[in-house]
Amino acid sequence: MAAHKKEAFIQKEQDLAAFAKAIAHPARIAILKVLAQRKECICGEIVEILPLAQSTISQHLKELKNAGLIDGTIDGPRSCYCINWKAFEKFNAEFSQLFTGLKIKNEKACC
Amino acid sequence: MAAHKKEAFIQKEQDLAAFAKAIAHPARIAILKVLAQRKECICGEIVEILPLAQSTISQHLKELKNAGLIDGTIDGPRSCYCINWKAFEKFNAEFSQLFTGLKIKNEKACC
DNA sequence: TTCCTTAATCGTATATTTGCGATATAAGAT
DNA sequence: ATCTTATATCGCAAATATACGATTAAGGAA
Repeated sequence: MAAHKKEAFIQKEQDLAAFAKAIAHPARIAILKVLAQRKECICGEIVEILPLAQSTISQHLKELKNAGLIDGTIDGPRSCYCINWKAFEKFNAEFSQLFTGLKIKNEKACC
Repeated sequence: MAAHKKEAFIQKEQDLAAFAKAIAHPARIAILKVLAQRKECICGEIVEILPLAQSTISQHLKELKNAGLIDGTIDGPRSCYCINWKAFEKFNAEFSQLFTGLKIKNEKACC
């Protein structure tokens, strides 16, 4: 009767999961790559590059923004998105830290 | 009328997205942490630790296994899971490589 | 063999995600 | 003011994900 029992887990796990969710789609990864490759922020160029409808791209951008992975300024009819590198590195660090730290303890796996 | 337009994206993006999806749930992160902390592989201990039903845990374990993040040997009534560190590092590397390499080019963001 | 224990799988309900077309919005051009 | 262009948002349909209880399967103990 319920999906979504997330409240039962600690904040750090929820945050990391939310971040992973944000990049858990090829389209969003592709969008991030496009954003990363341009010196200037783009907007509807993504629509031309990816095989998705404009509304779909807009939705993915919204999710990336909600996750804090990208920043965006809406400037009338023309918006401007770009990667929030700080947030990205924060999660990247948290991600490695979570498991790499544990790895040292038991290098030997049993199965 | 279709979710799931994944085929349109390149393999690397799909793989990374699949990996992210596997860890995009607090329960699965928690499971991975439990597995990482034990020297010995466990099985139903996870059920006691996490506030989820046995069938739900089993399902999450299956997903982690499908994603290649954990190995498991079913040994009659008693199964044995443990983290596949190799796969984990492979994705960790791929993940950093995908964006960190690009970051150098344009440190300055525009928004 | 019959229990017992452990874990996978099935069936089901609900929630969320994904994607699209259509519509709304908002700034600039004419 | 009207047209154009670029984006966001709405409404909907289909697909997935999440969770649970019930059932199945399979080895060990009695």
